[in-house]
Amino acid sequence: MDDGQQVIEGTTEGVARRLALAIHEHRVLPGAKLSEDEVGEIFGVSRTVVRAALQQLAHDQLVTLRRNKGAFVAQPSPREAHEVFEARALLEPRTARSAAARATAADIARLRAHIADEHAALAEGEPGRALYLSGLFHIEIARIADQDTVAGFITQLVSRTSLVIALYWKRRNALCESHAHHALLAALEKGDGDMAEQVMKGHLLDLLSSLDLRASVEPQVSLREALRA
Amino acid sequence: MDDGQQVIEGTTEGVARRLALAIHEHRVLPGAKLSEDEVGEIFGVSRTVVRAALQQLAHDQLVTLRRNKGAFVAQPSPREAHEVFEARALLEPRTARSAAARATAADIARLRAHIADEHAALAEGEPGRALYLSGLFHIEIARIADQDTVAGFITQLVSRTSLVIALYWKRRNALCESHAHHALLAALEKGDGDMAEQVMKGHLLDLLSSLDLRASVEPQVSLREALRA
DNA sequence: TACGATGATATTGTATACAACATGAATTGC
DNA sequence: GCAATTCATGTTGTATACAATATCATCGTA
Repeated sequence: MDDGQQVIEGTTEGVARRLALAIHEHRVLPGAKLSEDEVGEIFGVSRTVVRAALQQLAHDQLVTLRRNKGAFVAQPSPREAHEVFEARALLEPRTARSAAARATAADIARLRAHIADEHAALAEGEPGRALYLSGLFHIEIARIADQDTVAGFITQLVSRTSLVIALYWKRRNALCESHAHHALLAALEKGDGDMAEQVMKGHLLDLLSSLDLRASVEPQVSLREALRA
Repeated sequence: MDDGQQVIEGTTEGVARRLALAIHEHRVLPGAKLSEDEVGEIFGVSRTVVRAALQQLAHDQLVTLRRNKGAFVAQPSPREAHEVFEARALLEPRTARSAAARATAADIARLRAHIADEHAALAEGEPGRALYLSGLFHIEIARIADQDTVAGFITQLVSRTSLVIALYWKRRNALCESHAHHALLAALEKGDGDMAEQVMKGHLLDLLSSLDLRASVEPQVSLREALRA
């Protein structure tokens, strides 16, 4: 009756998911080495499953595999950062338009809950988690648009955006919660496709303009500490 | 001095590449079982590397992994087939426009060579290879547009399109080589972005309309035979 | 002291061994 | 004869062992 959709911990998917979450929440930063032995010991699995998880993340360009060197959290170049936003600009405005035409009351409720969670995380001093939830908001919109393929692409792009923000975020202090998500919610609730498309377009441009594309790589605390969650 | 970009055969990438090529050229058809032992024996590598290659292909949705059952060449549903074309319609016309603004003489020459190869393959009775080259044409345009991220997405979509064609192609006899690629080449050579975008849009619609989305799965010849190349 | 060579250590790349599961055939009971 | 169960076989899931490569410290020499 439970559809068996639950994820078994301790398997490849589980490790990949936990690593990805840690990266999304900026607990492990771009450039960090992900040693197979170390990760395996932390999660209590063998190198075999760790390797599979790392290859999966590498395919999403969250980590970079260097032959005979190992896996590292990816460090998108300024150019790659630009490309990510150009791809998002290509996909997300039109997707938001579709979502506006399809959103049900349940969808709106779920989006509202996302925004609430995001605020709560910020209030509790967990900016990493807030950022992660902010990304989920975009993915949820793609899901509402009922286009799994495009939603998959957007998921990848949101992930990489998290890396870009870790590297190039300019004004760290404030404005993390723009009003854009509220505006998107309003557009979707009204079923206003034009508005949804425009708001999304502007939102992405705002995000891009809040970056400073001169690299700033930071040091890294211990992996074991970061992967506790 | 050679940049080390060459691909070592007998490694994960090599196996993945050869399997992908066989799928693209319709030598192995949707639904075919890809047994780890069998593939490993054919390519002379252990299950370890075969598994890695299969996971890579699974991430591109060229194969489907069923837990404890194994890997099978993916069989996109009619709905997934639609989604692939919708995603392509979202990405490729605008990408073609960008390509038109950037194409150099060398780019044009390369595209022309692609078309020639495609014709040659058709003339030599290798429709599978012609189809593969036809896909490369689209990927090459994305590459000219100088957007690696989007080009990666398009590569995935072209791959899946090959599966869709294997399953749902209506008129098998003729028209494989439409004039669309010539028209695209002309638009790019003139640097006419509007025309490139329009032609690409129409080309994709033509492709979609040439499908019959009532499934027709066919049997499969021996793997060993198909993977000789 | 600076530079290069050499060897020890550690990590990844690959193959293999064992365990868990699925599949299908043979057998037994009705 | 038919159905259900059991067991034999084969395939995948995971862990481990070994080989190849990179890294880094030590030593020697100019």
